[in-house]
This record gives sequence, C-alpha cells and structure tokens, in this order.
Amino acid sequence: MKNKKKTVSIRDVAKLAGVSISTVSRVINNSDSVSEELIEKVNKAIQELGYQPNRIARSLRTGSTKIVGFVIPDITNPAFLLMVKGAEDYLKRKGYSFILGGTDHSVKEESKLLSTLLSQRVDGLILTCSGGHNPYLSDLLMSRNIKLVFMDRRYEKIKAPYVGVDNSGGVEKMIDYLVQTGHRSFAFLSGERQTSSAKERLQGFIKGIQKYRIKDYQILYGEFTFESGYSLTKKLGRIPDAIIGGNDLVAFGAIEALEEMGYRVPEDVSVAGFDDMFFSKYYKPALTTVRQPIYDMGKMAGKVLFHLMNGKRLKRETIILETEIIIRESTKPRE
Amino acid sequence: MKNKKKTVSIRDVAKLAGVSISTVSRVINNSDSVSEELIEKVNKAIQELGYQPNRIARSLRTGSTKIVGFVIPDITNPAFLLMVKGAEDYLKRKGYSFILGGTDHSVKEESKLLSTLLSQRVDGLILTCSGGHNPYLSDLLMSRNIKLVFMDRRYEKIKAPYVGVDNSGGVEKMIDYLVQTGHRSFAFLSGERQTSSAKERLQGFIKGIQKYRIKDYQILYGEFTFESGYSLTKKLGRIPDAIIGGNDLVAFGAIEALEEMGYRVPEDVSVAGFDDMFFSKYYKPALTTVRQPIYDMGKMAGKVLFHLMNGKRLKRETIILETEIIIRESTKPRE
DNA sequence: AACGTTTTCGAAAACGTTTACTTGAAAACG
DNA sequence: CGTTTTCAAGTAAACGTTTTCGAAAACGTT
Repeated sequence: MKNKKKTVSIRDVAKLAGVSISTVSRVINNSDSVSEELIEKVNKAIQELGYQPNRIARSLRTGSTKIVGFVIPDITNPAFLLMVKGAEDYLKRKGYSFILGGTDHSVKEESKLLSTLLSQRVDGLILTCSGGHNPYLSDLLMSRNIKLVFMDRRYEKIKAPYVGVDNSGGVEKMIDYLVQTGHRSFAFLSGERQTSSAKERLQGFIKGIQKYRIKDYQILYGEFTFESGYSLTKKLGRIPDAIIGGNDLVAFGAIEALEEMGYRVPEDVSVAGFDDMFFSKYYKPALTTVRQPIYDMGKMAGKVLFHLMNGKRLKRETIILETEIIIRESTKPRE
Repeated sequence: MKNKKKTVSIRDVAKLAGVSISTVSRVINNSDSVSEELIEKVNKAIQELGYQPNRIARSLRTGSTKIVGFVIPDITNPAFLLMVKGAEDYLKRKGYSFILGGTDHSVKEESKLLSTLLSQRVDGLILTCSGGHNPYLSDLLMSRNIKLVFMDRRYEKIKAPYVGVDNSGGVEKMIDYLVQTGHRSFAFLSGERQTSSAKERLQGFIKGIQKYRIKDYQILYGEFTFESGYSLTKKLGRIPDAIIGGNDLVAFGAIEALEEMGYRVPEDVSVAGFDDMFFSKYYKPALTTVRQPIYDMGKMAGKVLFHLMNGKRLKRETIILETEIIIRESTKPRE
C-alpha cells in the first residue's frame, strides 16, 4: 500500500516546491506578483504531481462555480440543442461548464429543475420556457442573486434579458413571397398557443393577411408536432392555395395529409414551415421554410449571460435576430 | 440596508432553532437519532428561513458532488440525446444532476472535456466515444478514482463497463430478411471505420454474407452522413439488389443518389438503414431500418453507473441490448 | 443506590481553496 | 544613515458543511 492520499492538493504542491500554499495559489491564479524563481519551482511541482485545483473548494471560497444551467423544454429536440451548442461554444471559451435539463414541456418540471440548479449554485441560467407562465420562477430568482436570460421563448411577466428571433417578421416575409407568387387563400396551423413563439408567429400571419387585405384565410390551433399538422389539415374547411405550418414538423404533417387526400404538393397547394430543421432539405418535397439563426441565438444568449455575470451593463435588454426565408420545392408560383 | 447576509446558512437555522449546527445537520440528513422535539423546531426554522443546504460545502466535506458527466460526440444529434435522456431520467430520481458536453467528434476535444469534468469533481462519467482510441483517457482515469461506463461506443483498450446494442446482430437480421425476400446482391456503406459501432455493423454484414455464401457484394467506407451515403452510392461499381447504410442518414443519401441515377426505390433496389431516427418513418419512401433501443440503452447505462457509484458489484460488465428490424417502404421482395 | 448501556447533543476538526493581514528584507529617499 | 516605501512571501482566517469525539442525560438492571 503505497498511495495513502487519494488526490493531490495544493498543500502537496507547496511542500514539494518548498513554498507556502498561498504562493502556490498566487501562481495558479497569477493574482499577485511572485518571483520568477518561485513561479518556476511551483510549476514544476504542479507538473510533477499532476495537480489540478479542486473546483469545489475554490467555489466554496469564491462563491462562484463557473457553471451555468440550461433549461429547455425538450432535451431531444435538435433545434433546442443547437441553441444550447451556440451558447456552450461561447461560454466554454470563457471557462464555464454547464448543466443541462429538460422539462418535457412541463412547467412543474421546470420549477423542479430550476430549484435543483439553484441549490447546485450555478452562476447563471439560460431558460427556454416550457409554458405560458411560471409563477414559481420569480420567487426562485429572488431567493438568490442569480443571473437569468431567456432564449427563444420568454415569460412576459418576468423582467430579464431576452434573446429571440423575429417570429412575426418571418411569417410576414413568407406571406410576402407567397402573395407575390400568386397565392390568394391561406391557412395557418398554429403550435401551442401559450408559448410566446407560437403567439408571435400567429401575429405575423395576421399582420400579413391584413396587409394584403386577404379575406380567404383560416387559422387552426394545435401543437408543434407532425401529428398535429396532419390532423389539423384533415379538419380544414376548404383547401387553400397555401398552408403555413407553425413549424416544420407541422408542415410535414400537412403534406402527408394532403397527399392522402389526393392533393399534390406543390402543384395543387403550397406548404411552408418554420425552423428549417436539419432534414427539411432532405424531405420529399424539400420544404420551403423560414430559417432561424438558431445557433447564433444561443451564442448571443451566452454572450448576454456572460456580460451579466461579469457585472457589465447591457446595451439592450432584448435582442431580436432576423430570419430568412428558404425557398425549396414545397411551394410553387400559381398562374 | 436590512439584509446584510446574502444567503441563509446552517448557522442561521441553528441559531433560530436554538440548537447546535450539528443537530441541524443531523436533522437534514436524518443521519443520527435526535429527539422529536428538536426535529420539529429545526424543521420549523428551516421552513421559516427558506433554507437550502449549500451543496458546494457539502460536496467539499463529503467528497461527492452528486453530479455525473456525460460526454457524447455530437450534442446536436437527437439519437445521442435520447440516450442521455434515458440515463438522465433514471439518475434524476436518484438525486443526481448532470453536466453534458459534446466533442464534435474530436478525440482531442474529448480529452479536454473529460479533464474539465474531472476538475469539476463529477462522481461518475458516461462516455460515448468520439474515435477509435483515446490515449489520454486512461491517465485521466487513473488520476482520480472515478467511475466510468461506456455507452453505445467504447474504447476497447480501456477496461470499464459497457452498455451497447447488438450492432452485428442487427445487420445480420436485416440480411436474413433481405435474403428471404429474394435479394441476391448487396452493398454495405460503412460509417467511420474506427468507431466500434461501425466495426460491429460491418462485422454483422460480413457474417450475413458468409452465412448465405453470397458472392456478389461490395463494401464501401465513408462517414455516418447523408452526403457520404450519396457519394458512396455514386461510386458503386454496379447497383446491387439491396443497399444497407451504416445508419439512416447514409441510407437517405443512398436513396437520393439512386433516384438521381434513375433507379426507383424500392422497385429497382431496396435500401435499408440502421438507427430508426425519429423522422425515418416520415421519409419518402419510409425507411426500412434496424431499430435500436436507444432510450433503454441510456437508462441501462445510468443504472450501471449508479450501481458503480454506490459500490455495488455488477453482475455483468457488458450489457448488449437486442435490436429489432422495422420493415417499411424502402425495401420490397424481389420475384 | 449503584452501575452499565444507550440515547441525545454540542464542540471542534476537518475538506481545499482564496485572501486579508503580517512580516522581513531590500530599495528609495532626504 | 535613519526613515519610509515597496515588494515578496508566509500565517491564518474564512467559506458552509459533515462527522468524530466525548460529555451528559436517560434508562434499565441489579
């Protein structure tokens, strides 16, 4: 039995280098001036022992964990994960790790998760909301001085920075395009009504409809799923020139239903989505859709949070990124 | 200025309840017998102050963080995330949080990530390998007594529990089916050769080929992507009765290429994949593929890790889950 | 009443850092 | 040359817990 000590601590390094532990600490954080000679000795000792500072102890002392928490509605949805990746890539370079949790679209789960994250003492929080409102959240935030930024979806009652996408403008642009290419009647298949993104997209649809004084339109409410798009389409009173899905999945469901009903896409009816999921270009027909700068949104959220955590002032509390419409095969000019 | 103290600590609870901090601690962890009377007092104080134990301090003292680390090749890939979710759902109930990191398929990134996770003092690690070997890993693991389990992919040189899927058997089953339905010539489009899953799938293909003494077969090597499937298919010497992709994306790429080349799927050639991604059933044609119990795999990995962390003995070091073939529209019996 | 055992609880020592304070020596100054 | 300033490095206190140890109290048995 040689190795009694499990892990090597700053004390061991100090002993080997023949200095005090405060000197070692100073070298590690180069927080204060120490002579070249000792720096060298200490570094050699660190090297030799393979020493790694214990972040737990450091956190306890400094009160900062260098961990940020992510809470998203669905850990399995690539779109959310791409946002997370954007934020992660940014924050990683700044020395942060992150804890991720999914809520399965449940506000209750969200509260639970936030609670554990807080007890885990994360330095900051990036939240993509799971519902329309979380009454528990403001209490949670009060209890500790925690930095929060909303990403993609927000709770309107809670004052915190928000990074999102111009949902409304995206749908409007799509309508611009569709009207210009001769479409005259529309249907909009909305996602979960309580979420801010669904609301905004719907709002964009209404704005577009009003702009062109379109009389023949329908709005149906469902969820952000393939199945919802499918069943809503079957419920449609009459088939319009163009159907816009609340997101790409909804649009796929609509296409499936239309084909079953004997309509051809895009010859008989155009279908558009929102999101540009990674396989939307592989679908048959390839989907016309609104592309969101998802990765950039995450990156921006990370940036904002970083500034917040380091006590800098923000220029703007709300950042809205622009969308872009991607024309593919599922829409086609009418004569 | 009223509130001088930011957070309420065990000391405050003790003071309010009129007991010592050790008693409070005992109540919290109900680790030792304490009188009914004091328990009540302490709980009331906790309630009143809204006290939450500081996990950092607890971790420092106990040496356990109740955090497990996940490392996967791509944080954006829903399949990996579904595994993670399986493990998460299991471990969450046991009181663990988790830190997730993606390596972008780079072994170097993997090492870096593992290193930060270790310095973060995670209690355990679930790893889905990014390459064929990571020479740095064994050193890392030596340095601290950390529990590790491999999920889906493993490094063969490193001795640690492994939870995976019967890749080889899955492909074999698919060949069984295809041969039984009259296919006589085959092509296999492999994914990254160095990964264990690609190797095993390839091995399954070879086994199947040998079992039926099939002479007419081709094996091409590429990556686990749509583009790879597409370009490998274009490079195919002659078009066989059936093409098996290293995963579903590869199969999609193959279908695309075939259609461009004027072949109909499944009338002229059958195409099968591996994975059963969530939109494989929505693809046109809907993809015949090998379904892996991805979620269960994660759950099992979580279970194994839990046992490991709690010092229980494992019955088996290696757990292989069965696959299932899903017949859809992209394959069709030959005459 | 005396004794042994068990229960209940507080004091104090860790866990591994960072940092405010102290010290001693060397450098700068008039 | 004596005094102040500067600098490098060490000492020790904190951060908020858990846990060891021992004392006191409670209890049961003779």
